[in-house]
Amino acid sequence: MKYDFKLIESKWQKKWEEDKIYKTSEDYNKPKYYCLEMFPYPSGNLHMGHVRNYSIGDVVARFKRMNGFNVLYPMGWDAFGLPAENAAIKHGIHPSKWTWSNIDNMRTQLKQLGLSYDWDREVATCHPNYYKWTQWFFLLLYKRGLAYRKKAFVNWCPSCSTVLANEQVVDGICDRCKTEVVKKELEQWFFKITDYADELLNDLEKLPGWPDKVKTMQQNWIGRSEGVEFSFTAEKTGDKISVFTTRPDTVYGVSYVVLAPEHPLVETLSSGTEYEASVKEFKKKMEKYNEIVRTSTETEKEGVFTGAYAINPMNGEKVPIWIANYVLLGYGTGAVMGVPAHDQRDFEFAKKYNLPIKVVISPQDKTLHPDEMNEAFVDDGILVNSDRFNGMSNIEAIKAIGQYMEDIGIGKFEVNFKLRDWLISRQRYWGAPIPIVYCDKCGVVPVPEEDLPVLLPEDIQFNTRGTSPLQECDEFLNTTCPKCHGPARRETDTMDTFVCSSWYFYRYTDARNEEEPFAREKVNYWMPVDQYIGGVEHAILHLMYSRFFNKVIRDAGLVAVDEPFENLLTQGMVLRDGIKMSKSIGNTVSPEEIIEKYGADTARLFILFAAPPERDLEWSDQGVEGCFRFLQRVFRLVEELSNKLSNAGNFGEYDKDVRRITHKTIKKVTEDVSERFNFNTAISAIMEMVNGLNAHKDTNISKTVLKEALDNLLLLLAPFAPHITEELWHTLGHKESVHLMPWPKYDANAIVEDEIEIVIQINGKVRDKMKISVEASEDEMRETALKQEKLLSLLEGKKIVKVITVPKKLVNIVVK
RNA sequence: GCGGGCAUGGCGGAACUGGCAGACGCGCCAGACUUAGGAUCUGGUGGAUUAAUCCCAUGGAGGUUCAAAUCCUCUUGCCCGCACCA
Repeated sequence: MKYDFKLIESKWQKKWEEDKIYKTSEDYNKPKYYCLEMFPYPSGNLHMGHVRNYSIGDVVARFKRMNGFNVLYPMGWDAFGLPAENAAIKHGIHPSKWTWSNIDNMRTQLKQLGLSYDWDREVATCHPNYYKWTQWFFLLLYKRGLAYRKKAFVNWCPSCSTVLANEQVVDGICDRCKTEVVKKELEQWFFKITDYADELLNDLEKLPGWPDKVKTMQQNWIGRSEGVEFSFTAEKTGDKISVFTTRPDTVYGVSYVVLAPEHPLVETLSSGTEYEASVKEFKKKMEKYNEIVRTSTETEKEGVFTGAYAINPMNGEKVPIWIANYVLLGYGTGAVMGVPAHDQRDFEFAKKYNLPIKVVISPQDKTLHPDEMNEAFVDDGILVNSDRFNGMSNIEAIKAIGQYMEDIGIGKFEVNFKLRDWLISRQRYWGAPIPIVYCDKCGVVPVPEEDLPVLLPEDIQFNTRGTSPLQECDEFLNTTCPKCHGPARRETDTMDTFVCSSWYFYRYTDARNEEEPFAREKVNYWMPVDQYIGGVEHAILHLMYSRFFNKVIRDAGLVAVDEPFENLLTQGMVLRDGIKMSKSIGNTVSPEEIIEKYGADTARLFILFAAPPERDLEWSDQGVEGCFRFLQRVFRLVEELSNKLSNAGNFGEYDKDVRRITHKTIKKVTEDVSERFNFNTAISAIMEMVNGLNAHKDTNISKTVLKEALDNLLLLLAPFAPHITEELWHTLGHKESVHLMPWPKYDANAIVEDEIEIVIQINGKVRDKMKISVEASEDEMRETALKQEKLLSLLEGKKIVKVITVPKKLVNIVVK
């Protein structure tokens, strides 16, 4: 019989679905295992990146299942987002219709891959039964003081006349129309993620199962730095200019103060001075540059004098106040003290504008002269020109000066974070509406829980101006105030889709609950996610938002765990010709065509075999062929040998060899899958087994040994190629599904060899080999080695200095 | 600039704690079966050499060691992340 993958795959997919063999329920007597993949955006079609992600997860899920775990392995849809709206504007299809038909299409494709999801737990973030709870979580954060409204500068695309999400701005350019994005000040909703900055940072230590790379990225993003905040006083106006510094030890070396061009004091300070006009001009110039350009290290430092002066509270010195491009309003206080002698940025700035350079930290071995310096001195040293702190090491002085400032009440130790609060408002239609009502009498009023969900109206008009259709939808907009029942307006902004994806993994644990987002005993049974698998592109955004969410709802008593994802695997990209597969480049291979031509088992096998999961994978059409050939070989081998089974006797000459092959493979595959997730080497071990069995095809093997070999071959291959193994499993006469079988255990005795080959080296170079009993002592090894004829001639005339023996490995004879 | 990763045949990749470098697959070469082969099977395949040979081989240069792809120092190239963070 031919390997008819189409017939086999559709047959078993149907059967598995009918029998619901992947349905999961809480079983408190079994150890649980939660295997999760980052759910996809329903763009309409699966790509190879998806196939890779889900093939990896499916192997893990199946392997754990066979190893006796109660496995939760669900799938869903990150279904809100701008592409649906773009489709509506472009093609006149309603976002809802577009999204749901994409979901249907992709679900079919996923099912064709033979993935072992429990589809009864499927979620879609755009479903009212889901986003009802997204809104409920918004209210939870609101009640806990973690959701608030403030004015903020956001990304605005003038061409689309709409606000864009950060993730839609790539290098300062609108991803949609390639127009440069500008900043626009709008009143927005934020989540106070900064409240958890310290815990988000510290708890990274609780994640040994995460790649260091991802943890480092989060660490950098959170950007914690310790320092001192204190104020300069503006000489004329008396305004306090607050600055943050990590180097209070250099405070006596301040020769100017710099404000961000947008700093609120800039106007007051410069007004009435002869510099007023140039300050205005500079501010205008800065507005033109987006933040990416302005904050690039390559951009030259630029600034102007404001005309005002400030007093250094430590020494009463009067220093000029400047504004400059390199100071950002969003970080720290938006103002910095300039210490050119000991900060490279300040040094460059001071050189350019001829500002004084004052040395206050001296290296141990020499004296610094400002005129001779080519760069700032940023190493450790001893304080000079620093009043009472002279002679102190700068390390000590950081603490001492900070403490002194606190003592005399002019400053205090502060911790600054790069992390900013999470802006969640989106001026878009296709998202979860923010459940807030604005009442002229009562102000900002949250929608009561019992009124959730705030439904997205279906009957809406899209326009090409890019504004949200919710703003023009009267029946949505106009409502009554939940408090005073007077007329009120609804918030028309929807939530960032990252809000929806920050809690979906809890919902899987109790996906159809209508009373609450999830039942506590269920979420606490399944959480945390034991293995999370996805692309590294979410290293910060999704993975940090979800960690934040987890901590908030833990504090609210809804979940027990501190961290949602115990282990994280970031899979590599799928490349072709060395570059990422992408539609715009046109180097894609569609999963559909591969499944059509070779079947899902081949597609999965290739993608798992071609590279270890974390590494990038180079696509190879010939490699796919190779995997297809391998499966055909397996098919033929099992068919042939299963015919032979009935005639096989009770004793076979080659039983021992075949058993060794079988059990060695069980050991290798088990270790590679469970300990290292090295599916490529696990598959190669199975290939070796097939090669081994092929070589023994016509030899004399007993019935039991042959049966054992074939059964185990299929059990080991089952997580990788679920359809063909199921088919052949039944060919061998089994009645139950191979996927419900326990994972095989190896027999250590079967692996042991009586004699092994030992390498004999002279001065570390291989000169001969010998067969010797595994149990041979080191003495025996040495003696046997020295008796080898070939060795004797090579050793002639040489003096043996010493002999090194490594049991079961080698003998190394060191000669002179 | 800072941080991280990678570098092994013609290609994808093995070699887990230092112990036979190149498992497995692709490709290539030869043969078998075939009307045919881009099917299948068998054998071969890092380089040099006719060959035995043990000569050269894990980006490069040193070092440690009986022994290094693996450990240390320096260096080159590529990839990723962060980037005037005060």
